[in-house]
Amino acid sequence: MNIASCKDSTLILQNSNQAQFCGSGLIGVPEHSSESDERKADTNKQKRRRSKEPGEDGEDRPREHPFIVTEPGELARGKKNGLDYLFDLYEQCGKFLLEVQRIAKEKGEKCPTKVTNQVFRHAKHNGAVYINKPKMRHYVHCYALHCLDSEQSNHLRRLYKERGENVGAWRQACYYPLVAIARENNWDIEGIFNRNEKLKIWYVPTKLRQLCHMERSKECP
Amino acid sequence: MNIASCKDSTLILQNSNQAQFCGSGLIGVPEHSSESDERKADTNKQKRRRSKEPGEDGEDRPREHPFIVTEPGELARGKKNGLDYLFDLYEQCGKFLLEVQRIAKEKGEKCPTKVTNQVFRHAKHNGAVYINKPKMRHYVHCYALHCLDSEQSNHLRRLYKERGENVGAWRQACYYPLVAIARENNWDIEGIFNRNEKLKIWYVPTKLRQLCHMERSKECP
DNA sequence: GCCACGGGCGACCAGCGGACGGTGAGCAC
DNA sequence: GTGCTCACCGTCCGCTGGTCGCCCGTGGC
Repeated sequence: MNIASCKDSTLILQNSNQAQFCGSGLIGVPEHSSESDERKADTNKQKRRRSKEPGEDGEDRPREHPFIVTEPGELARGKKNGLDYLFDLYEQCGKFLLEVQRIAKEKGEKCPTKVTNQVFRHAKHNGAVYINKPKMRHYVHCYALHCLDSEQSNHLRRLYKERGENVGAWRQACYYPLVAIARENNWDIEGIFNRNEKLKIWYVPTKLRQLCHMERSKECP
Repeated sequence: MNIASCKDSTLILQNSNQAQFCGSGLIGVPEHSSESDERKADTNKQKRRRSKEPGEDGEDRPREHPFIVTEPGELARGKKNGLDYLFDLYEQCGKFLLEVQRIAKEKGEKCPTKVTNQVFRHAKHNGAVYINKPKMRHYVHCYALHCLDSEQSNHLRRLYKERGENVGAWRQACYYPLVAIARENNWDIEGIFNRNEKLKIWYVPTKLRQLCHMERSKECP
């Protein structure tokens, strides 16, 4: 197995959809596959239909298994993915970004500092078909809590698992510890992200910024 | 006079088009004029015609006087603008950016680190109608040389003025000292910009990046 | 087998960074 | 007055960052 995450985590890949891509992992991007080539390949502007019609050459990949709230180290049972796996996807994106940066520097092109559309495209073209923008953006603040205060993050996971809450509820709950962290740091959520080595490659989610702003307005009116 | 630049430069404003806006300078942005308001005001999608037809309510502002190559401290004669004035426009943009950043932080919105479209819009709405994106982007590398090596920049201006060269030729000539500076800094043009307090708010021009890349490729093939 | 729940991610959108070249100002004669 | 040079900046364009909600996988019964 040469999927990037295997190098520095003991995660067992949970989603059956992922296993079939183990042969084309992050390490060793083929030299001929440049970003510009990738972009050109997309010029086929045919819009994807929302529902397949009979006779369609769809070839739709089945969607990933949904996440459930798991404790740290816990493997999800059934057709579900756990939160350790979710956080590992963020680490994988970080490695894809490093790849994109290396290629950009080599070619004298603009070098992204954040996980951009280009990075998601690069990930997809290099076998990480299970990574996509809406998903990653959706849980950024959960990953942020995990990076900034793993103790509190772990506690929240245990609590929500115990209570039998669904992922949506856990996701919502992740906002509030972050707002508290922002308060302790003079409400500079941008700075909090930028000072953390793993977080600084992620855009601050709009909703988190807004929550911080609202909370700050309340306490000094 | 309360145009921002007057605070820290002895520049005499040269373009007659500018004088009429001295009453509405950078300092003291009216509180009600938010960026979102500005954007909304543009919803009038009517496309501007290329040439005025008879009976048109055009109200076209006359274009700014063209730049000519001037020595440091020299005032342009006739209907022309000098290079000190050009560089002052960059400083004005920097101040407009500070304004936009202050407003964004106050409202808990995304805070730009570079001179973006939003900054140009803000400048225009606050009386600096003589600032526009194509112009500023066109001469960024000239300003870069001025910031990074004023001695060399001044020398080049004197030389090109003496030779009676036009602005276009001077502009082209500004690239090469910058490439030399990049070479001395391990070809990290992005880093050179980012480390300079005044330059770091400007995007590295594509052509400059490409020139550096080409030159680097030549010397280590 | 069937249904209700809930969340994955395709697809859309306003606006961005970036570029070009047609007007037309400007000066020389 | 005339002509012709050249650069200002309106306007366009391929994408970006950001988001929404349809569709369907999923587990319980």
